Amino acid sequence: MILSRACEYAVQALIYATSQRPERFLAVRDVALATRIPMAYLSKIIQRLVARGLLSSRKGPRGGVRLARLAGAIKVLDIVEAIDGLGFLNRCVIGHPRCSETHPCPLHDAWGPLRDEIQGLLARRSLGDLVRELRGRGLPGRRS
Amino acid sequence: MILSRACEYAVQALIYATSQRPERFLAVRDVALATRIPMAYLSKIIQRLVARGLLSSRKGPRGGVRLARLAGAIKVLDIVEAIDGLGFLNRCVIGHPRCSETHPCPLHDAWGPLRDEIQGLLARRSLGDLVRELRGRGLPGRRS
DNA sequence: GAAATAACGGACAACGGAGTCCATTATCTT
DNA sequence: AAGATAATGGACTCCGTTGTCCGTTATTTC
Repeated sequence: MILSRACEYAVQALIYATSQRPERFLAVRDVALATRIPMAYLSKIIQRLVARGLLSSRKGPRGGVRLARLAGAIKVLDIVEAIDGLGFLNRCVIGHPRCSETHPCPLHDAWGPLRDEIQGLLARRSLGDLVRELRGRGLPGRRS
Repeated sequence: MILSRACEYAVQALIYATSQRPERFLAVRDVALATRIPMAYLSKIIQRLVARGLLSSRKGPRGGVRLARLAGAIKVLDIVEAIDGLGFLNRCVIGHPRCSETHPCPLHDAWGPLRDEIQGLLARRSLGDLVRELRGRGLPGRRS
């Protein structure tokens, strides 16, 4: 598993938040119901997204959470960084403790470009892109 | 982390076994010392590699483990399959429960080729390749 | 101001991966 | 045959992730 389950949940929840009118505050409970993510756990994850500045929140009736920035300004990599951190992009594939550019493991050279592609993909795609992809499924002219 | 720690250990241990004279039986204890992997844990991992037919073992004095096939016939993907299974190659990146070709998640199309590249890399490289890479470092004519 | 609402935050339970310990079994050496 | 050696397999601990529960705090509505 490349991303933690919590991180997968975060992406799913943020996609849902983006797909609704981003102006409005959504109750965590509603996000949990819509995405079928365990509500109390999602609550923790969302707390973290709020702390990291991806979501803003409001307490009390008619409160909830909403995107803190425009959907186009939140990259998938931002979400991953907020939940999992970016360590998995630097870590040696076979866990060799001394793996580096000067002391590469036997998979290092072949893995490097792949790792860069993964990072690039996550860094390019924004929440806005993902929701547009969801809506425009099957239409010509998509980027990938 | 893309591979489990146990799987990383397995690759490291098998690389070491390949780098020694593959005819001889190596004591798990020696492999653990050379690779700095916790010995009792490595013992469990190696048991699994024996059960899966990647290593063969012999008990008693002068016993130990050695490659069950030629180093060129053991692909990195075989090791991953033996320890972690191949589930991570099928699993949706963002954990969407209904993600498939007909019901793709918004990252599905972009992720597919990347997943294939990862699988391809692991399926192409054998233990023999890795050890050759280790030995021939810096020489011209390497493949990657 | 009171009641309802919804995020916040801490404590805890459940689960699996990582790692240890030890008794057993098979094999080699003398 | 006896003792030493090394893998095998079971039970166990430790810890981070996943997930739950509940009281507190802030805010809105009436």
